[in-house]
Amino acid sequence: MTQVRTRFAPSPTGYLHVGGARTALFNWLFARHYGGEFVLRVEDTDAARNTDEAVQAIFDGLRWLELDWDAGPGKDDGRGPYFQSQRTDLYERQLDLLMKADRAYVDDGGAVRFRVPDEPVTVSDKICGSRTVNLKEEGSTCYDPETRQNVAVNPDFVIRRADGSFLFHFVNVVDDIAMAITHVIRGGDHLANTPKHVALFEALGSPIPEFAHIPLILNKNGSKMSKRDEGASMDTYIRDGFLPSAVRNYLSLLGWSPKDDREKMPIEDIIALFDYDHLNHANAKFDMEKCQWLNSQYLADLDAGAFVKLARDWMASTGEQGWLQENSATVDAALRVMRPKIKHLPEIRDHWPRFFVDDGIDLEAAAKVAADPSAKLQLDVVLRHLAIVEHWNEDAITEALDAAAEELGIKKGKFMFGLRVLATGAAQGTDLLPTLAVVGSERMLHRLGRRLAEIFP
RNA sequence: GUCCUUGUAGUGUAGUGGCCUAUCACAUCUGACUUUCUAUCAGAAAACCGGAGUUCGAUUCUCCGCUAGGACGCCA
Repeated sequence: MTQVRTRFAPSPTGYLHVGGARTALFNWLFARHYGGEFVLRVEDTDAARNTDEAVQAIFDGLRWLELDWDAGPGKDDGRGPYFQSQRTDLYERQLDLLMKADRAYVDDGGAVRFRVPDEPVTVSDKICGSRTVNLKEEGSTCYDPETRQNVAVNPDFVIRRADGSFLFHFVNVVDDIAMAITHVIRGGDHLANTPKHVALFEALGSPIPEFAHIPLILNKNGSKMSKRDEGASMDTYIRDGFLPSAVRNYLSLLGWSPKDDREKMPIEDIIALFDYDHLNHANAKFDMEKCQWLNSQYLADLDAGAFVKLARDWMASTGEQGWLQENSATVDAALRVMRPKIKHLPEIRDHWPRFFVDDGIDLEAAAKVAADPSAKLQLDVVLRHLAIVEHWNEDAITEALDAAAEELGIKKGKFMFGLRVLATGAAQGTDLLPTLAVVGSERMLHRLGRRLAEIFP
């Protein structure tokens, strides 16, 4: 087999979509599996829609996922440049060839059209199977959404606009040839374009690469993912402090399966197993909860110090000032207590006030505490015992609570919920004892008294 | 409208012409543990889209239907 070359060929018209990132990932995995090369090519032929920010988003997303390209922007292997906007000379030459062979012509509007062959074109797709169509016949009608009818059109499709700029189908194929792409793995939305591409490959006298059209990624409800949908844009993962390895792992499971029961897998194992026969045909629905769960699994692999550093980096990246006003050692200690509960870093926002905000109570939680007629008395006793703790740490607090329980003649569990609500203002949260310890004696005692008075005026 | 693709629990999936009263995981519910919990551990509930056909036998193969998605641009 000749050297495997795959490519990711995004157009920089917006943000990097998870579907695009997943396409990049699959191409990368395939190349790595076969010891081939992964090429990044930026398809910026539509000047009106392309932006520099979008180019940056593509680079950022791929780098963040650690999908390194062997050839592409910043890494020319002699087949570049890798921006299509810089390759017009090549397109001109190839177009000349087609014109000379009478495979293309200028139409009445001044655009150049490819003369589609009036004979069957066979596309063989590694996932969707093979299909033969006659482009001349099939392309001769077009659906008009307004009249909701098919209207006759010229089956010869435009490959160059009247203004001289080139179109996707043409440049895509020319570049795949010039860049020696052997395997085209792309979203299933391109499947219907493929006969056109095959015809172009043939017209340009090139061998046809292997095609594999992978299923699309949809929302959990089956609708198409648009920018505002949760998880649709790669920058949200970066911004929310996901671990790249976790997201990469999750994305690899969307439309592909190792065929055993593993889900959390090191990238080396995924590379080793990745191949066509493990790819699915059906569209995948995106499940953010599972993505977060996988993230939590990767988070759990971190030691406490690494977690704290990660959390702190994320907090700094938010630019929020509130994080900075608390004692640094206390924050670190609090983060360690939060760690087992955190699936993804933004949840720190939920836990933060339970450590660092002294007033306010969740109304429902307060009502629940107030509903127990004996709660006031119990909590009074608990607070009295806590007030005399000398060395404020988990063990000492435990002793004080034991003593309070003994004095009251009840089990600790009876008042723990109330204590939680007083201490954190919330009904659920982190382990209570470490939370009490982390906040510190003076501050915690003050807070407990204050909230107790609030619940039982 | 035409063409294409798809269909296993809510979600991602495994699997097979009879070992399928169908795998694993997330989510859900329950219990246990613990002082609490959104942690942990244990358990439960939950699916082969429908109809014909082929077959001794179909979730598995074929056809039809339906569902969902895609394509049909001087977008990519």
